[in-house]
Amino acid sequence: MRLMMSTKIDYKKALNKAQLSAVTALDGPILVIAGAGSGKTRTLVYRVAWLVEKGVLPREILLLTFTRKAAKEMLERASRLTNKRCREVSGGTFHSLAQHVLREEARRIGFSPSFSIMDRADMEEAAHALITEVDGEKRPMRFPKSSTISAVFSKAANMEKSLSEIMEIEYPQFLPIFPQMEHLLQIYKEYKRKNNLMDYDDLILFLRLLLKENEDIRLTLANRYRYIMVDEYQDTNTIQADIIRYLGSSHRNVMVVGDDSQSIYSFRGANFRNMFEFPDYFPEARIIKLEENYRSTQPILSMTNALMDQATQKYTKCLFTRRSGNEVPLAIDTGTERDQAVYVCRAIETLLDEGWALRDIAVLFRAGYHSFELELELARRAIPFAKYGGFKFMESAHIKDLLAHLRVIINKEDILSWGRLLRLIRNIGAAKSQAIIEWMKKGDVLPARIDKWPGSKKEREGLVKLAKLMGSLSTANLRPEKAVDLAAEYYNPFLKERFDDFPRRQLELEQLISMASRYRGLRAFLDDLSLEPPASPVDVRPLDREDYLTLSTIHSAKGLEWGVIFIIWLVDGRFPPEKSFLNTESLEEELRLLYVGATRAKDKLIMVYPGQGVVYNPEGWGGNYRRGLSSFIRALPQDVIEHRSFVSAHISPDGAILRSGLFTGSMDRPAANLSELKPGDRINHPAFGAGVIARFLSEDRVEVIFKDRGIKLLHLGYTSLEKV
DNA sequence: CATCACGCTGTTTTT
DNA sequence: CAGCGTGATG
Repeated sequence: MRLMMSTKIDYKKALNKAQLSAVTALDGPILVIAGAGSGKTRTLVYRVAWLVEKGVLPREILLLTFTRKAAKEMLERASRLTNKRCREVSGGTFHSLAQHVLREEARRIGFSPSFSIMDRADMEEAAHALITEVDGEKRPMRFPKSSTISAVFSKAANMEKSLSEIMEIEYPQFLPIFPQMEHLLQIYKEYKRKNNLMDYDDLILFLRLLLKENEDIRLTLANRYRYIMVDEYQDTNTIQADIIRYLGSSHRNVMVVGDDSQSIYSFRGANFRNMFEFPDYFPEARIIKLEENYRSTQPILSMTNALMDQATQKYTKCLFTRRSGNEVPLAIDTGTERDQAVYVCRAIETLLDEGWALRDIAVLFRAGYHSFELELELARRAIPFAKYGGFKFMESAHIKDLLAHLRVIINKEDILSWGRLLRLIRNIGAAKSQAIIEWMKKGDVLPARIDKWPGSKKEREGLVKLAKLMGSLSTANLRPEKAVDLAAEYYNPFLKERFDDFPRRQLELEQLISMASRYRGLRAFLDDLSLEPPASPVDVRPLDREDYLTLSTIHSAKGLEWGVIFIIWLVDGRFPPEKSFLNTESLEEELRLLYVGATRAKDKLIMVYPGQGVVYNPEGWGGNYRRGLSSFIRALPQDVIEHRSFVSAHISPDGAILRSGLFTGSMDRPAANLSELKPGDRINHPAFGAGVIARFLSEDRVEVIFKDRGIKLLHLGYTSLEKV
């Protein structure tokens, strides 16, 4: 017989005073202002455990988090703490909640419950296709890129502002075509409705609409979820705040947790002031502050506190810790991006010598492509790593291609997917695919009968195969695993034709099959894929080792921690200074971003930035010209940070060496492979990247030839020159 | 439909 | 520079 044992938790021992009061408060609204590393997750986990021990049914608790992975991990922890039933807690993102509710109630807003969810790429594709339908044959200027268009639309939706407001403030360059943009937005909305499609923004907008207009839905949900908890509340926007208000309006058992300093999603309408408006909706709310930090050493916290002092819109919270430590965070000026990569690699090798493991170390950055140079250097030195953030697995072309075949089975009206899969076939492009779709719609042709298309013989050739696939996919109760397998078999020839790197992509399709095997229905599988990026690092090269370094965007690293954090800080210097996006307007958010990155560190924090950059073409656009411009790193007080420089060499356009061989700190190692090179060897010049012809002359002289201008540079001091 | 030459433009982060 | 859109050609 199995013993039903619920562990007695000693809450008083496990939690500090502030945490305890948040955990044990039973009814009523609570606002928890929790600094980085102050045990925010711990508090939520213990609260779930507490509620369950008090007899609240797990499924009556709703835990809204920023990613579904975060929810899952928290519930797992709560289960281990007290009782396995904590796994039954309803947890997820606002978008996944919205999706669930809308699958039940879509008819009330004129959608069919089988609507498809559009991701960013779908949105762009739709916008692109609809441009041709916009009024006026002679447009005053060319249209913005479809990625820009969807960004404008999404921003307007998330910030709840009119298109004109958004365009006036953020995209004034496109104001001449404002009427056309507005028309396009209108067509886009009609298009979604007609084709039973919802984008991410629609999901939460429609959920709010349902709640606003239907008292019965409000009541049903309030009954279903009697205790509501929201994590990362500083990153919610007004739409999400409204949803919370509706969900909690009757029972008022709402606990929101957040940190204003960590608000880094303003681009999608998040506003940290949301947190301070919570008491406006719930006037009886208790406010609890968590200020003791359990993660970082004091020197790291002193730096992050100083960092937030620079923010003009700061709040009163000040973090302290009992973890002492004498290592002051380092700020390393490496001159160039190339040296930045070399520095980080050498520093990591030194750390490994000192006994750190790769799994204790992470390198964080603002944008996915900022780590490209570093990735090359890591690969050269055979340091294994996994990368998170940036480009999405789900957004890669081959995955979308394959899934399109499954989507049309679920939602026959999903003309985006129809277009996508038809265009794969030879001799069918944009025009013909639309014609085929029209024909199918008019004659109500079943997917499996698509081979009856009255076109040329050539076209039908491809369609016959497609019809066969559609026939087998339409089999009732086909398991998702089998469906992906069938589609992959059909898609394989296209894959090989379209992509040079098809072996890697083939592997990823196999991963998709195994992901599908965890689902019983195709619908559930597809919904989950749209709303929950795969948890494993599928978008990186396969790892053959357990121990590896983490590379991550700061956005994807939220809520995580490592012993040692490197932050590489780049500003894309290709743009003239007035267009550089590190301007005063965005400085506030950049500060918060650095704060989030820095507070992930437990023991060591190293910020690395290429201070001067390599300027070889000061006028016009330069190829590999990037500049670190971290005025706020330089402006930090002397005692909270230690500045060093790590610079191999600086050269002027005429080839003169300005500075060289200035190595500081203990990370230095002797030059590696110079002896392997003979004078005259063609090499990849490390400062200018691949594609620039360079010739090795001697140990301290390298000749660089630029294709157009024929400028030659002499160079000295680099340690890894590669023969080509 | 597929391909090529030419001209223009240039902000990242995620559900 | 590079990636994209546009318009012209096979």
